[in-house]
This record gives sequence, C-alpha cells and structure tokens, in this order.
Amino acid sequence: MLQLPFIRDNKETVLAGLRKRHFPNADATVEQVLALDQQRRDTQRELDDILAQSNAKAGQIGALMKAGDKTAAEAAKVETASLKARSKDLADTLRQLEADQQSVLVTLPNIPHTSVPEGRSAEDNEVVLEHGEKPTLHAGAQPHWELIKKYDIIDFELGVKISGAGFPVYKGKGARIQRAMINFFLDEALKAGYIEVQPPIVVNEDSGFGTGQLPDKEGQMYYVTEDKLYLIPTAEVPITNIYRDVILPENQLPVKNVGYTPCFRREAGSWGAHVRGLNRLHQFDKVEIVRIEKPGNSYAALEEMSQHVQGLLQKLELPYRVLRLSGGDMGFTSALTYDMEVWSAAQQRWLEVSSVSNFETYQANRLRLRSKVEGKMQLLHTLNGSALALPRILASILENNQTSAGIRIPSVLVPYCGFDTIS
RNA sequence: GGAGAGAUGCCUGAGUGGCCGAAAGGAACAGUUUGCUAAACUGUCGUACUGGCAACGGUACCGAGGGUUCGAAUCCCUCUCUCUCCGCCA
Repeated sequence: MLQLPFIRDNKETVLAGLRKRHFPNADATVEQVLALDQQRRDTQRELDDILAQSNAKAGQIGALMKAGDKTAAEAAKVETASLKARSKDLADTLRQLEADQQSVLVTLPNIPHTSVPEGRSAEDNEVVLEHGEKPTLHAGAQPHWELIKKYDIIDFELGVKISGAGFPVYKGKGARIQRAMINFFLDEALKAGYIEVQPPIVVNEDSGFGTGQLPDKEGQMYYVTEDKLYLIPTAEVPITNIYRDVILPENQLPVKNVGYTPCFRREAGSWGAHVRGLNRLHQFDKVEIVRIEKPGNSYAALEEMSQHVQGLLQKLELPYRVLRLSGGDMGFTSALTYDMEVWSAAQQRWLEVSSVSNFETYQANRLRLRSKVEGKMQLLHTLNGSALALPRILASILENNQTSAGIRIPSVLVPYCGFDTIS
C-alpha cells in the first residue's frame, strides 16, 4: 500500500507510475484519495478539539467533586452533553472516512521503479540477458509430458483420481529428484547466508493482506471456509508475515530467510494452451528467499538475489534468460521484478521459474514493518524471489537433457538424488 | 472438545473510577568515572494520527470491538488469543 504522505507530496510521481502500469482512472483515483485525506484530517482536527474540551471539562468536574461543590459539578455535567453528542458524530464520520480512504488506497498498485520498461504486457518485457546454449535434441525427442510417462516418474491421472487436475503424483525417481532439488536449493541459500524457516502453509486474512494477495487476488487462493484460512500461493506470504507488526532493531538488518513450502494456486481461468504437463499446476514445490532491507540497500539486495538465482540455474546447466518486467506485466505490489526463464527444448519455449521482486515499502506499509534507522522510525523494504520453483525446472531438465539412452541428471544434483540417469 | 486462570510499554511486573501514557526493576542506548573489562553514577528510553517553519502542542492507544460514566487500564457485555488441568491425538 502506498503511503499517504508520499501521495500527498509526490502526486506527479504517483500519477506517472500509475500510467506506466496502465492503471485505469489514475487521475480520478488519486484525486479521490487526496480529497478523502483532506476531509479525514479536517474531521480529525475537529474531533481532537472537541475531545480536548471534554477532557478539560471532566478534569474540572473532578476538581469540583473533590472540593465538595456538588451544585457546580452537576451544572458542568450538563455542559458536556453537547460535546459528547458532537464527538460521537465526528468519531463516526472519521471512521467512515478512514474506511473509504483505505478501500481506495488498497486498489492502488505499487509505483514502478524508474528502470521499469514502459509497456502493456509480457510482450514489452525487456530481455536483460540470455545465458547458455540451447541444446539440439536428437531425432524423436519428446516433450516432458511424454517423457514422464515413458519413464513412469510422474502420474497425472493418479493425481486426478486423488485430488483433481493439476495435482500430480511424483513416483520413484520423479519423487527423489524433487526432494533432491529442494535440498540443493536450500543448501545453496544457506551458503549464501539465508536462515532457513519452515512456516505454516495456511494463513489468515491479515497475512494475506499484509503481503498484498488480499484483496487483490482473492480468487487465486484456495480458502478453507470452516477456519477462514488460505492455502499459501507462495512462501512469501507466511515468511514475510513473520515480520508483520515488528519493529526490527537496526543491527538485525538485513533479514535473510529461506523456506521450502508447497504452493497452491487455483489458477482460475488460466487453463488453455501451453499448460500441459508441468507447465502449470495447482500444487507445486518452491524454495523461496525473502529479505528485509534498509531502504538504501534494497536494490543492491535485489541484484544479489538475481545473481543467486542465476547461479542456481548455471549450476543446473540450464539455458536461461532474465527479463525485466514491464509496467503492465508487473505484479500489483512490486516496484521492480526480474523474471528468470529456462529454455524448454522440446516445447521450444521459455518457462518462468523465478520471479525476484523489490516491493520497497509497499508491503512494509501494510505489515507495519519498521525500524528506527538513524534515530528515525521508517518503513523497511521487503523483497523476495523464487530460488527456485520446481516443476518447470524439472520439465526443462527432462527435455533438455534427454538422450536416446535416458535423461541425464545435472551433476550438481547427483549427490542429492543418488542417481545420474533416468532410464 | 470440557473446566479454570489470564492478556499492561523491549522484558518482568504494579496499578479496582479522576493525581495513569501508565510505578518499580531489568534490558538497551548516551555520558561521567576508569589502565582494559566490570561495577557505580547521571540521563534517554512506546506507537500512530494531527497542528506548527520551529520551539512546542492536541488526540488516541494498557489483547480486539461495543457499553456504562462528566470521566475507564480500572466497571459491564461480546470476541480473539495464551496458560493450567482433563479428554482426544500425529
């Protein structure tokens, strides 16, 4: 959520940012927020004034009672009645104005960083770099959904029986390579100084709001109505919410956490072409890195996280590219996002396997995550990135590393899974 | 799930209607003293909104939300959570 004083003082910056995102009705919305803010402040001022008068009267009455002057006290009580009625009205008005203001404020996305490319969609994303050689496959090479059947390592039909489409069952070497990747990713993060956490994988409404999934992405999460809990779409939600309502001592910064969790996404309305096999699932595994940084350091941290993710892809020997998302394609809460995509040789397309973002103070404002930096209380910056999401990595390994003899496991994973070939 | 107890500032903990934004101790921070460390002493030590160039003010907050009252941390109601005991259980 954008900070109100920031909108007040930087209206043009905010408007320019919203335009970059192609946010509809930017001008009207900002005007509305500012008008509500003015009303709110006027009301609060008036209310505070009335309350100050009431407090003074109450003090006087107390003094009179103590002095035993009942008559004067009773007379003073009568005078408080109108103040009381007025303050009640004003308090109601204030509450309403705050609620109205909040409801508009939550519809405003984050302001994009200056380096974010102009654009409406994924077409306009900037390719920052491409790394590695796209492999040439042997004749008869197959897409991963054929390979998993051929080697019997993932069973979609079985998942349908147990749960539904998009909930695959990993079997044998399929299950073992998943476990291997999780451990590999976690170990690499530990080496990079991240502290491992195991958060809950269902969260309450406050948590969903804190990181910005609610109210924006309500329909994308599975919801347990009986207990009012959401299945997490990413570990970002529970891990970042560890720091909700927290004032971190400056010497504890930066915070670097890593966690492995399953992730659940309803993906309502997004099924169609290009979603075969592992390309899009309702449940998948992901290792996530989360950082909390002082404002001045967050972009350096973002680059470091990008390098970390790229390091993983290099070690896995997968051709990849890095995109800087355009204003129109970026997530609601992000100020700058890099997407990492691996090459899927049989599908002949890039698959997103990581998204690394700096949210600046957008989440911190909702989370009330602050620190006293140089004596001044201020919102911190939150960042996170997938390091990495498993299914598409697996898809890419299967497709890129297939030979007529079987699938070669990247050497870095061999110690983790205990085999070097799927055949 | 049943019964009981409780929720106060970074922590412990006092506070049962006005003198309480809140005692006291601890921690932390700054300074004095000191060969270093420690100790001792002194000071600082909540957050949010809001007015003001500032100095300095106003308001709110003692789990959350309502209520009683001129006045609520303190009384009443509802909810949430925590702890103890019992039950169930990976």
